[in-house]
Amino acid sequence: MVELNPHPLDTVFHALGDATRRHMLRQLAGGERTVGQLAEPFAISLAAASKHIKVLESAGLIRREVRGRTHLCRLDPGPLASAHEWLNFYERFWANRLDALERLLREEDARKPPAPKGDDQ
Amino acid sequence: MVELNPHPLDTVFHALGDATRRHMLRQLAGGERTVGQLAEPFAISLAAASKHIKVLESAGLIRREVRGRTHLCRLDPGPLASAHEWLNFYERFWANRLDALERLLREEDARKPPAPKGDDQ
DNA sequence: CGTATATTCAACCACATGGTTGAATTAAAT
DNA sequence: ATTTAATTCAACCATGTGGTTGAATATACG
Repeated sequence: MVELNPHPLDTVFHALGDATRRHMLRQLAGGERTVGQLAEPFAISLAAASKHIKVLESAGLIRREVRGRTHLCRLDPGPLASAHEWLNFYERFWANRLDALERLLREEDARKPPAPKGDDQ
Repeated sequence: MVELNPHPLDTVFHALGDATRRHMLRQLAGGERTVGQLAEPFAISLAAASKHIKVLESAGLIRREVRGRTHLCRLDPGPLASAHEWLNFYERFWANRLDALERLLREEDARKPPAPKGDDQ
């Protein structure tokens, strides 16, 4: 689709929909990184990494400071907060589910001592 | 990229990266909806809507119950919880920022009545 | 039965995406 | 002034995406 005025969340979620870019964000959670440093863990060309970084940048997820011949990137958490906020709306759904499980377990617990390890996802 | 074994978050975030699909999820937050009902608000063909729904479905975000000739869709919040969880890791960044702002404001407040507008971001 | 309804399927199209390579740009180092 | 290093640019390619249309597939209705 030729989306003239894409919703910010479009670009943010799209940027997050790629493992390479999510990994880069994790790196940036540890502090500033150069393009080369961000590219280093991946078996892709620098040009490809540069494109990923541009995607993150135009989603507003990172800022770039050109410092001499290297580009310093740092995380901008704002859009992540927006995405988190958006998802927050649905919290009641999984919260409900967990509440129900919790209630169930509490009942079980009051009845008989050891409950088997429950797991989901 | 030909991604053989894509990370679940890839498909989830990708599914969320489209306003039409996010809108459909919001509809489903109100309860079960048929394919036709989900498609109705949009100026796209039923086939296109059907594809969107399939994207949501294969991201695990919705379940489908074929009931006669209509397909009933309902929200599955699990993957949303995963995405939320993933974003949660970064919470400290925007939380820190807010904490810092808050601290700053409190200090300013205690010192002199009207503070000049500080801005960042 | 025949017809209307709900949905998918298949083929197609324009454009986006993620990758490549090689050349260009810019700045630091010798 | 040359060379080396960090990064982008441009062109290209294969595949994915979101849309269309028209036919196919079920299922309900009279």
